[in-house]
Amino acid sequence: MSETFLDTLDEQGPAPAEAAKPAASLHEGLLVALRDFIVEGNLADGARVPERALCERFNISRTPLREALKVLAAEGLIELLPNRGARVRELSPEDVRELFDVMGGLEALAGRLACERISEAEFAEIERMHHDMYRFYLRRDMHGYFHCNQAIHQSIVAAAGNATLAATYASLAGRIRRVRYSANLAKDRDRWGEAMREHETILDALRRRAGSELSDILFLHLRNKRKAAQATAG
Amino acid sequence: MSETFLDTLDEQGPAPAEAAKPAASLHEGLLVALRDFIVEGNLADGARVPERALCERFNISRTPLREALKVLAAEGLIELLPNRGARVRELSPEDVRELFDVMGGLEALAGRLACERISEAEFAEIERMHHDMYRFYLRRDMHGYFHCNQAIHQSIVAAAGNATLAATYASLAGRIRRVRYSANLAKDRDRWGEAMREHETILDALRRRAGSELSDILFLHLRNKRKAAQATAG
DNA sequence: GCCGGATATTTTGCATTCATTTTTTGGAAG
DNA sequence: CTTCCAAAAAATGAATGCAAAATATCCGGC
Repeated sequence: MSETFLDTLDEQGPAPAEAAKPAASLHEGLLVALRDFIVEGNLADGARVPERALCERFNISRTPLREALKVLAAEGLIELLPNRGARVRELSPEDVRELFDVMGGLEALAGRLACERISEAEFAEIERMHHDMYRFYLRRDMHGYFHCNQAIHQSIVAAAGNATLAATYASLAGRIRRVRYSANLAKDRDRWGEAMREHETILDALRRRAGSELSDILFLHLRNKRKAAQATAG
Repeated sequence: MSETFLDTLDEQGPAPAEAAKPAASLHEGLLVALRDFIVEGNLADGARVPERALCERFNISRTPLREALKVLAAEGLIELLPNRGARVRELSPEDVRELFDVMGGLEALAGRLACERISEAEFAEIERMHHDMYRFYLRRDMHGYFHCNQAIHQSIVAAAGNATLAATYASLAGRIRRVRYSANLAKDRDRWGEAMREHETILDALRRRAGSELSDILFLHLRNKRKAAQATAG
């Protein structure tokens, strides 16, 4: 039974927001599907990316697949070895350090820009999420906390009103998603409390539209997140 | 009939230059060559990217060319219209605004990281370039000043010691290179003096390894650059 | 002379094919 | 049993082929 590419997409299950919009072209759709396929960990770190198998999986020929692989390589998600195919890129501790810092820089920028243009409604929404997150924190609900945390950071980036920033941020987020740092707070209760306090200051600075201050706080917040991740994972 | 790309291509002279350029792989070499070809303005803004002509120009078939086009589209240098081919992406004022701000955010990050790890020798080198630039400023040597200016900003990014940051920065710089020169100080002597003074404060903050402060200064420096560019180009 | 529609040409997107290169397999020597 | 080397098999990188879509050209009507 041959399954079509679109059927395969449907099988992916509950995917984030962008799954709802139909793919403008085959290439674009394949790119998204393949990126998700890799980011979600369907291939082991450093594993060879099997062209043949993926062609069958997505019911396409090698040409569009290889086009997508080149793009993913340019994004840094995989690496292409001449005549030796594509491999899922392994993130060294150095890579993780770099990614965290750049993410921190971009969030710092997002905070600064958000202070310039965020509306009261947008701020109220973030404030609401913050309170939700606090409740998760009090209940020691790690999963709910983490979800809220992600949503808040994402909302700050969105509030910056800069599509280029959002795209760059999303690309780096995809690269680092394979590193499971979400569970790290469980092993470090002190860090969890500290992170919660940092979020209080984030909200406060955003309320006061203190761009420069928020920029500093966000960078240091990410820096501390990195340190916690390195301490537990490294 | 509108201007033909072939005319533009013919003006370039003999093609073999790219073929002679040594490259690890055909794809990688072609990608670099094609990116330069577009960034250097060999194709008009919004112009169609002629697959067939470029294949002849670079002596390759359509397959590797199209792979390169997909990558350049992902980088934001061109845009792909379904069934209508690739076009050189035109930068709207909004795009330019976004790019300047993200560049500012990345430079702010670079300054902060540079303060953490720059060596005395690296700082001395930047200081030397700064003094060179000041001499160009005094002599009203726009070209020399601009070159030095670029080198200083590039050195700060390099001193950050973050390859991911450097790659992201380079990608955005390529996208904006077409309009970067329109931020011409020649039409705005006041801005030139202001920029020079800002560079003094940049060097001062870097000397004191004042990361947070330097971060602010660099972002605002880019923000002012953006305003100057918008004032002269808009 | 200008416009609208049908046809011819070009272009695009993808599949397939072909030449190399790499990897695996098989077996003989030590 | 291990090691080395040669042949087979598979994978990669790039060229070509082909159907569909878009663009250009031509021609009749107003």
